[in-house]
Amino acid sequence: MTKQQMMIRRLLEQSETHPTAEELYLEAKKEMPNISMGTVYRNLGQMAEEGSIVRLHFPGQPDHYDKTIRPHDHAICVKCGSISDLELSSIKTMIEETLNVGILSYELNIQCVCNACQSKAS
Amino acid sequence: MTKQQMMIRRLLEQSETHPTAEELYLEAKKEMPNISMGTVYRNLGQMAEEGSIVRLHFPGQPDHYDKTIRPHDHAICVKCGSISDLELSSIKTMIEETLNVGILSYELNIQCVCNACQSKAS
DNA sequence: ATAGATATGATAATCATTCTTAAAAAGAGG
DNA sequence: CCTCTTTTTAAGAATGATTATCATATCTAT
Repeated sequence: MTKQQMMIRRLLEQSETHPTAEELYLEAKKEMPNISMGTVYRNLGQMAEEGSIVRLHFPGQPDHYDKTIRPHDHAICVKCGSISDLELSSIKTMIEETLNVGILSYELNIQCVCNACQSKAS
Repeated sequence: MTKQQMMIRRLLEQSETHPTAEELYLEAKKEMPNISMGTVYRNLGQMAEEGSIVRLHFPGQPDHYDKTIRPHDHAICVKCGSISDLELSSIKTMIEETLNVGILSYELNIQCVCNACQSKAS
């Protein structure tokens, strides 16, 4: 494992959010000023491929990356765009029972107004 | 409503699949040879905005468009890429009960092996 | 028919991402 | 430590999907 990959991995690990490739790139640049965007993309892609991180897709915006491997879902705030993790463990079973077929995986994204924005509004 | 938009709307309506902008463009070209890609994108975007059609996002491929407005979910076959509609009406309620908050909307995509590919394999 | 608004086709621009390539780094043996 | 081989990098060009621009064309209402 190269030091670039080690750093990218660590930066994602340390992040409290679900950063995009660009956000990680900017962080990475701080401690390794001539790392390139391509390296970040390549390593993120590789790690996602091998399953040690997760790539998240949200309509109309760049992909985000998630350090949490365990299957879980996401809620995105329509006001501020913040992404939070959700635990809806029974969904997969429920889907399989309803459809009566095995599913390989699924992606569930919920649009909502987060608590912070909720209280700001009132 | 322009004749271009009327046509695009009709082509989507007639389609049995969930076409991409490009697929609709190619269809559209057959009956209006100098319609432009931009017009297709612009009208699809507009219709999606106003809610008369739905824009679907699948990782790593162009957006697809759906004539069916009623909230529903999608299963995408990992073998052939075909997209089929799902009725999992109780999901929204279940999510809201689990999280104990109102959600605005959600997007659920399931990865599976479709029936056609299943039988082909065996 | 004419002025004003709107939409079009053509094309350039943008944005996220992947690909290419020459150079640098990392291993593996001796 | 030195060569050879393989891998990875940085830089930037290339790609693919989508959006923006803009000069013309087409509607709409007087």
